[in-house]
Amino acid sequence: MFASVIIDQDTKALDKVFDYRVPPDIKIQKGDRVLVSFGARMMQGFVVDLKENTSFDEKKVKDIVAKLDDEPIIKSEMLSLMNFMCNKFHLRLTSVLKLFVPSEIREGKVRELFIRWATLSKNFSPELLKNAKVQKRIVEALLEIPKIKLSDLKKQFGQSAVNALLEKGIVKVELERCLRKPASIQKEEKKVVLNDSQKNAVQSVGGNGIYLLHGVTGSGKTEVYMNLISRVLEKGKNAIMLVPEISLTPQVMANFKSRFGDNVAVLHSSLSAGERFDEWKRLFSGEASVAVGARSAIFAPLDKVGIIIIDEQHEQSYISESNPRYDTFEIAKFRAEYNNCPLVVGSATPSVDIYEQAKQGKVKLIEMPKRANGKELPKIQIVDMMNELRAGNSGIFSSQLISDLANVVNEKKQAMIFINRRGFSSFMMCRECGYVAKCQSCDVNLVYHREDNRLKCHYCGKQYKALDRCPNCGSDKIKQGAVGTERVVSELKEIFPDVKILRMDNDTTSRKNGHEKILSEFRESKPAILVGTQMIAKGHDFEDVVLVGIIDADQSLYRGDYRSTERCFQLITQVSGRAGRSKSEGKVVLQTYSPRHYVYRFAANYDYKGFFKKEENLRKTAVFPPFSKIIRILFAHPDENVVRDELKLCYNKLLKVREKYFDDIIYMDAMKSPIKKIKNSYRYQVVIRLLLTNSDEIENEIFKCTDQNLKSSVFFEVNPESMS
DNA sequence: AGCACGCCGACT
DNA sequence: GTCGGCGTGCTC
Repeated sequence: MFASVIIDQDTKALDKVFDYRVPPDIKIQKGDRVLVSFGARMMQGFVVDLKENTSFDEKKVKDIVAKLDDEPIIKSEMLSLMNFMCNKFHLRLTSVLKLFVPSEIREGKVRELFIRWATLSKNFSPELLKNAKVQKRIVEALLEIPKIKLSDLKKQFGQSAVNALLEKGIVKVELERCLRKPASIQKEEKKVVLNDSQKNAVQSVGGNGIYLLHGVTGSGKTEVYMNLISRVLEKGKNAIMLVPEISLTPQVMANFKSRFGDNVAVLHSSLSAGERFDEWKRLFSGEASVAVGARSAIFAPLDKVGIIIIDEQHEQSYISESNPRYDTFEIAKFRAEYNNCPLVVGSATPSVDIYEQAKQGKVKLIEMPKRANGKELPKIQIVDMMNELRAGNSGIFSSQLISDLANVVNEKKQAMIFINRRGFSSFMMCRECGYVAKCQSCDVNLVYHREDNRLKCHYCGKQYKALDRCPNCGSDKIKQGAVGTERVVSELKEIFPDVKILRMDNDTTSRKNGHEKILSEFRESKPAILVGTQMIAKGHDFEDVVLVGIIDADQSLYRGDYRSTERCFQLITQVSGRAGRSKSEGKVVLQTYSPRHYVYRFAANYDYKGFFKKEENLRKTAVFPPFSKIIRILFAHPDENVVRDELKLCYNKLLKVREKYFDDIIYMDAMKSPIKKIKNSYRYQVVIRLLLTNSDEIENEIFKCTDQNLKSSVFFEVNPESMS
């Protein structure tokens, strides 16, 4: 018997299986973690296949040295999923492996934690302790409390006396397995009676298939999820629930903990190694049956999966942008099909892509159009910043926003100011007429690159010189770059010197529990204004927030990306959802330099369908996804000449593919990546846009052009979230 | 990733 | 003449 083993070392050169002989005295199953002799060293590997014959020279095949666990670490579903992922996302087996087996287990550094309890053994004779005063006191203590932690005993009475008792056999040690439980906020379980649309949603999910739960913010989707999961648990099956970033959504976690108790295991990036190890083990062994977590929780080692739920489906964080690049949704689809169970994705603002699939009937659509508490969604007022300029106000805040803020302060309520500052690149725009530079052949906005002071199109690579004068109206008031949270805070402090103003962004939350500190301070202060980036847009319920200000909404709109309008719509809807969560009516002030852009019209009316229709049309006309496929191949290497040469090599091969599929490939070009150097590696890329006909076949041919011995690291992406 | 093999420069 | 530089290639 031979075993195909992958070596646990993530390198291009080791991305293949190595055959080993299975010695007769070791029982090996697929998925086992094994020790093998590899070259001159001992290595850890994983058995991915068992077979009678090997194609390798049998004289050179070595034996497996040892099996490292009692049972296979990688379950058979996961083995198939590994293969699926390698093909689908063009990844190495060795990189994918890391996702399935947490490093805590692969590296064996973390062990199960045991509490050592000291107890009295039954047949001890107290007269042995005549002269040992300390030992006597220990025995007395144990007579009173029969189980004391060994470490406490040693701390209290000293190590030598305790050890003496252990040696004499008077005191014994009992081991109890102890789990490191991730902390979460406590919450009482409140009984919630589902309203009609929630009931309808729960009932609509049945059998297998993909369901899109489109429900406005506050429509009570979490309750629906919990009911679906309960139903699955009753049948003795398990559930996976994904949320975008768990540290930003402590409420969801608290809800699940109070509803399902220890049945829930959490998996996310800010767990300690010990916590992650224990939570993973609990899922692996079946002690916990609900996995809740960020995208990596899709790899939860659960069998008998009865439902998979992805909350906030549109969130970018479901797409991994580094190391093994993958799309969580595709993996969820695979697992749902494998387990023959439903996959439910929910959002108030579904991605254009998934809504299109729903429209085509590939995904079943469930609508929840009303808020659960019956409250209206907050009114969104669009403020034309161009008018403000003409009226002589060139500041950050419109007069409308200032006066609304003043009202909030007077009424001792709270407000949130949302500012959309991200990325290195930004667009260029005329402050007089609102003109934004666009690419002539792609119909996307150009991105400003500071290093060479040029405007570039991220889709075709065409370059333009940076604007110093508006080509439309001749003004020299060209605006570029973003307003930072810091500046917003300092200006607010000048206007409202006595009001508590808090800032929340990457800089202020980097410390552990950084979010929680700021949020609880905000919760306690009234009146108060919270200024923040994307972070404040998520999940927190603040009853007294009656006003939300969106500064410079355009920032997300002109990012040189076909998805930027979609993101802008999502952002506005999500941020607006923060206002008026309870008693008071909420209001949103949305500041923009492009008030007539369709995205604001639809967003202000919460008209998702209208927005979708418009966007769908535009993408169809411009042939962008979901009506085409964009492939980006990124090459990176510390030596710029190496990347350039290797890119050239691949590009020449790609030219032949384009010739072959001339009608299907709309566009193809090679260029420097917008961020041309990261961590001392130079980055070049090829961007290809193709029609959907034969696209899988073409994708594979394209991949083959890059699948050769190259020094550069190559990343292959389909419809990338960002081009940087 | 490691480690060996291998082919060119400066040293006892 | 040899010691050692790290480029290339292999590990079942």
